[in-house]
Amino acid sequence: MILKSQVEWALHCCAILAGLPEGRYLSTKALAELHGLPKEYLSKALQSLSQASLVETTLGPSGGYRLARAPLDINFLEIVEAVEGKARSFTCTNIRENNPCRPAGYCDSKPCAVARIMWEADEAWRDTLRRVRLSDLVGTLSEEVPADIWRSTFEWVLKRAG
Amino acid sequence: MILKSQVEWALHCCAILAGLPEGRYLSTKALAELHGLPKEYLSKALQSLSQASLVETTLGPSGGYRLARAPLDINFLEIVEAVEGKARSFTCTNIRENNPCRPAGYCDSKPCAVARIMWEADEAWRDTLRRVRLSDLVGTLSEEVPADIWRSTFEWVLKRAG
DNA sequence: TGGTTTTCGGATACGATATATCCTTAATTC
DNA sequence: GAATTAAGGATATATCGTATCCGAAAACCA
Repeated sequence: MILKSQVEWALHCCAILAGLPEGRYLSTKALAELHGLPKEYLSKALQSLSQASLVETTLGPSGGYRLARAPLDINFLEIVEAVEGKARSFTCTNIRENNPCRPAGYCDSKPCAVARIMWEADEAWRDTLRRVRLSDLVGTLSEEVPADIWRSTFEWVLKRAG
Repeated sequence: MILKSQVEWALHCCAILAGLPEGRYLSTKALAELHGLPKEYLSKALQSLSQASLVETTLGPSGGYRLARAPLDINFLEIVEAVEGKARSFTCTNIRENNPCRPAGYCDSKPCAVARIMWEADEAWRDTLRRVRLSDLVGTLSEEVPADIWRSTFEWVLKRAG
């Protein structure tokens, strides 16, 4: 059970976009260069964010991506689900149905007890991610990343932001 | 991020083994038949449980599997990790290192803030599974499964248990 | 107007991993 | 000695993640 690498990419890209001044856009090219990622493939992750309405885009030179909402109003789960999908990690294939002792056509009222427990764990995972805002990440990064690197990074970004 | 179907199989198999009388074993063949699963492949899942010391085995006719510990002393996480592995669902590939603004050879003291949050969610998932005992599952099943099916299933099982 | 840059979506290829089967070996039972 | 079982290796197939390429449409600029 491994998350796509695009999840990591999307989270880091959103953290960068969160530091972008109002009204400006950052291109896939810049984001790929900044993180050392394949531009074409990173593009797919950004498209997922766009389809989830987490980011807005504009075309042409000086085009690119910006957040659609304030970092305070975006949580981790939204970003993760945008690229990873909303499907639960555990899928119940109802193998109880194959029990030769069950009358044919017997239908359970409740979902399988095993599935309910696995889904509960899944929900705990989602809850944790839902509770973390993008602004929390930015806050942590701005504290932990050395000030000079933090500053020069955003100078680098602004030089490329349309 | 999808769990292997073997996780579902292992959990259901453990629930059956939990109902086995002291000192008796149930074969892969019986477990596969009971759940409508491919015997050869289910065998791999059971081998994983065996390697994790969750079940004990014996060879020959009347051989098979039985729980190595009481259902009260086995939790969901142990079973899930036995077949799925203990690796975290999020792996940090340190794409921050590729930031062209970072001095070469710069080494972070802490793991990436993004990774820490994702790992926290992972831990919440594991915590939930750790808190559920196999005996809890058996308790729920014995309440929810219609009494006649429950009984005939274990008659079926005992007829095949060595 | 025309050329450049951008996002977007489709098509395609490659690799890793989950799924599944087969076979051999060794241990156990009868 | 014959039958049955778990264990583990080898192999095949399918699915999915990873990655690249291309064309279309939109936006910017000279």
